Amino acid sequence: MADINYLRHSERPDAALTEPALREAIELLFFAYRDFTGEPDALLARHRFGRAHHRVIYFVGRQPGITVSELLAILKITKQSLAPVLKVLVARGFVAQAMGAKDRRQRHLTLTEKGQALEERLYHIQSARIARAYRQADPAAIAGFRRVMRAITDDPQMGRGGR
Amino acid sequence: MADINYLRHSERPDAALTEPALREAIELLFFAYRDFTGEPDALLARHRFGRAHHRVIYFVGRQPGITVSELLAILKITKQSLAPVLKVLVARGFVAQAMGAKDRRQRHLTLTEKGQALEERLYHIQSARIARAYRQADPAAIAGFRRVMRAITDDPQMGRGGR
DNA sequence: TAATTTATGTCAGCCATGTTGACATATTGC
DNA sequence: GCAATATGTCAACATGGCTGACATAAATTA
Repeated sequence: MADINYLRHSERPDAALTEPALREAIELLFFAYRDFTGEPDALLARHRFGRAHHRVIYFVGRQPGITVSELLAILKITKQSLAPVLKVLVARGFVAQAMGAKDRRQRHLTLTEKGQALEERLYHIQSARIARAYRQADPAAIAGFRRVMRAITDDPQMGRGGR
Repeated sequence: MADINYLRHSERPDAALTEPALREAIELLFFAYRDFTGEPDALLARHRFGRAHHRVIYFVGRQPGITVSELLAILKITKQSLAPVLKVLVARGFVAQAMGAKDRRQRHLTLTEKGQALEERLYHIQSARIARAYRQADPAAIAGFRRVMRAITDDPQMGRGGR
């Protein structure tokens, strides 16, 4: 049963690659993500927004002027999924659309002041949780966290931010 | 704007608590979780199961004999949300229910052989991703990852496994 | 014993978030 | 002029959550 995961990096057994250790990591991802998204969800609900709106607000805030297709690529969802979310954000004045100067087919998205204000509140909630965790860890632990998280991710450059 | 996050742990400025560093962490969580769940989703879809079924299979597999209310507490969802998911898992022979010996109101859940087989395949997919990441990291980095992930989580003992 | 609490199940209605497929429109580039 | 591109839209559907209300059986408590 899943013995393949007991394969060694070098020749000696590696405690980090045992089934219990790997199951622990699987659970850490589940619980950390669940709790990480729980708090913002409450604020979003007060605006009748969901996690999908949060993601749009976040990435438009990070990359003002991002096009619709760039946003779709980051989120890895279909345009039909994005459409109603974006529509309500524009209709309610959180996101603004501007026609491209060079390519007039494109819609460049930016946050309005109202959108920025909400983004900041959401960022504040989530960054407080991260900051609390980082304060409990030394620099080496933080570096390890970053390294492992990047390695778990398919494309470690993550969207366009390219951090 | 979110200046509170610039608060220091000691007296000197801490590079880990700057806005760029905290935004990086937020994005690491988003992308790592997205990619982590992407692969199992494809296998689950072939059974017409979703992520909710995966979670039930996972935690029943981890704690055979778990009761319905214990499962609800781990997942933090309502019984009305769990009901249809559990129903189809039982109906299609992945999960078995047994009346409690001591308390006959309780339903103790276990995986059938079929359920175990699916759980193993799902575990294999996810553990392979973790193992790949862990192999790229030294023991200190892995320890740092675990420490930060626990600190991000509300209840670091995570469910009943109590790792 | 009687009353209450607990564990579970179920029904109804609602909402958010995703999907595929098909088609429309405007614009760009060859 | 034509094909490709960027975006938008409609329809139908599936999943996975939620609240509220109510039902049943079993355990616990008064």
